[in-house]
Amino acid sequence: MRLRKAYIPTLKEAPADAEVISHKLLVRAGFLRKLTSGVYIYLPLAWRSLNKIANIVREEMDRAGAQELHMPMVQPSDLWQESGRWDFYGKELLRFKDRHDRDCCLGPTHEEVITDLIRGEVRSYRQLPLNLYQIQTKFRDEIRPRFGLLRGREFIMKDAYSFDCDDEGADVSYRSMYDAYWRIFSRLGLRFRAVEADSGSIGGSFSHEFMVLAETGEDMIVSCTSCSFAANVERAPVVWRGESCRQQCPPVELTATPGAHSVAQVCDFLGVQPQQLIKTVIFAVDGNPVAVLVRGDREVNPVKLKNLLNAGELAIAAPEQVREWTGAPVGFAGPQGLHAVMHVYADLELRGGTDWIAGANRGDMHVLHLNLTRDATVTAFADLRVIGAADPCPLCGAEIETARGIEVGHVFKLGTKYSKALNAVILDEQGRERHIIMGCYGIGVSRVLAACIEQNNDADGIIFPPPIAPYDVALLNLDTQNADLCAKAEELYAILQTQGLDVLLDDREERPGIKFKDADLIGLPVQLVLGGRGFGRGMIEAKDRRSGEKAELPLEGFAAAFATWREHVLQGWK
RNA sequence: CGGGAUGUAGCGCAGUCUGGGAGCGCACUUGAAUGGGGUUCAAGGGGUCGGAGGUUCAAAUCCUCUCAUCCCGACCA
Repeated sequence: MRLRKAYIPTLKEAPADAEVISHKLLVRAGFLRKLTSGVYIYLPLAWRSLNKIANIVREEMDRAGAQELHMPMVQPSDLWQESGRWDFYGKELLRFKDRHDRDCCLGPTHEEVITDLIRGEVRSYRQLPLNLYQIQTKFRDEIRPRFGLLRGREFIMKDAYSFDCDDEGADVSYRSMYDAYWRIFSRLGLRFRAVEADSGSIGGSFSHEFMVLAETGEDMIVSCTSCSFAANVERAPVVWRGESCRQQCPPVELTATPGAHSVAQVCDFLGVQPQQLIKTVIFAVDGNPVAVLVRGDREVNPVKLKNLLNAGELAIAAPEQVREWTGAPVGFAGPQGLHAVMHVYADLELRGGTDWIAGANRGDMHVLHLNLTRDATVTAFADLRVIGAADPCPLCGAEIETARGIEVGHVFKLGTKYSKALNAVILDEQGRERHIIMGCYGIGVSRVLAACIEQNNDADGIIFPPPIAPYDVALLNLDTQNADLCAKAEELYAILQTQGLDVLLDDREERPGIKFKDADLIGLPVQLVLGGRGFGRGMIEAKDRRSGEKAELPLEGFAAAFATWREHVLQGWK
């Protein structure tokens, strides 16, 4: 592509609404323009990169035995009613009516459609296993879209669905996708981790997330410094080391704590440490009150609570609800007497202590010397808190470390959730009817592009990993007034293309500085600089965008010299 | 949905408090010089000041409504 003809609108300044680096650079480098909140136009450069990503995904999915198809984006409500998700999915599902007043939605995911397809066609175990996938635009009406392509409302996703007749087969399918994902993200040149994850609203029994490591990631992940354990903090179990409880504890005593409704305020007021407190958090679980107790310096993990209670909707109770249920304003709830109005769940860790300080269920009052077993009734003890950096690895007990990640892939073992809801059955070898065992597997293709840039950039712009760069080589003709130089540029342009490379030739009548800046901003892995200086000596400059390393290559025998140099650059990425 | 803010040329912004010429930088067009890291000079083109209504002799500016966008929060008591 000749830059003179290309639509690559680069900008000196980033738009004011861009916050994260990938968003700023994608806009500045001429990849992306916003249409409306969370909805973007992919310009030619972005589209080339996205296609390269998609093709790598395709190759590995095909290699894993999956078959590509393409499903509709507009879906009827009936299927969603049938699966139960029409009511359950929430406002992220964009709903509308067609001219006949029929309820429709834009597909945020395709379990319903694919299951409907399969139940109508597949009758025998002989037709399984099957794995079908598509690469398609999805729409999720996110509560707050932000960070450009990292959390858009409209985005490109690869979604795959596997169908097996038994659990063993489903496990094989799952493993095969897990391995394919590993290959995909490795080939894309990303630094990533695969972690155990919660299965969320998609449902199902087991899942892994593939996380690109980046400071701007919205997810926290933990991993063991010694063994293979790695998980999203949402899911990471906390082991209770079972320290014995101190038996001595004076009688409960009321104490005034005016205005102290946070752990920090209570600690300041009483001159105590957060570890001596019990934090009582009131949740509304499907409309009913539930209390969760954790140590004052810990955080409740709502995902664990949701799973423990097998709950649908779960939220922190509103202030009015807290007042109604506990009789006290927010900040003064405590375990005493709560069991009369709600279930009380306590984190395992609270078993290991006594003589607690807790809310008194009265405004501006706390209690001292609380002994949970003596002074309150706990429905159950369970692992309910968020893992912390000081906690040991739940598998081997070694030290753990935390990191931020961007979720770019997710594999789920769904089990029979959708095949039961939509009655997708087959006949097994014995002629018995069985529900199909399903799995689903997603990759955020457009998010991969942004995540990759979050991970690979510097002050000058993007640094593209070679596999997903929109072009392989930037060829800069520094002086378009010089006919000899232009002829040489064209010659090199042709040579590179015969080597199978995608080349972006800067043939604009611009000053060299502009060409250098734009080349760095767009971030193609290799730059070739053809200018008067080197040309006079029969040389051309090559620059590795990642390392900044430069070399002079001879124009005589250029093809071979360049191939060697480029190989050297590619090695740097390994 | 709660809180905060912003909408003025393609992009970044000033002007709004205190009403009276619609401006600056970049980008764009033309010309000249320059020619290896966003060069310089000159001359230009481009805006219903987000929209509607109101107050006023007069509104980007004041008032009301509305639309849009962004930030923070919407789990930690």
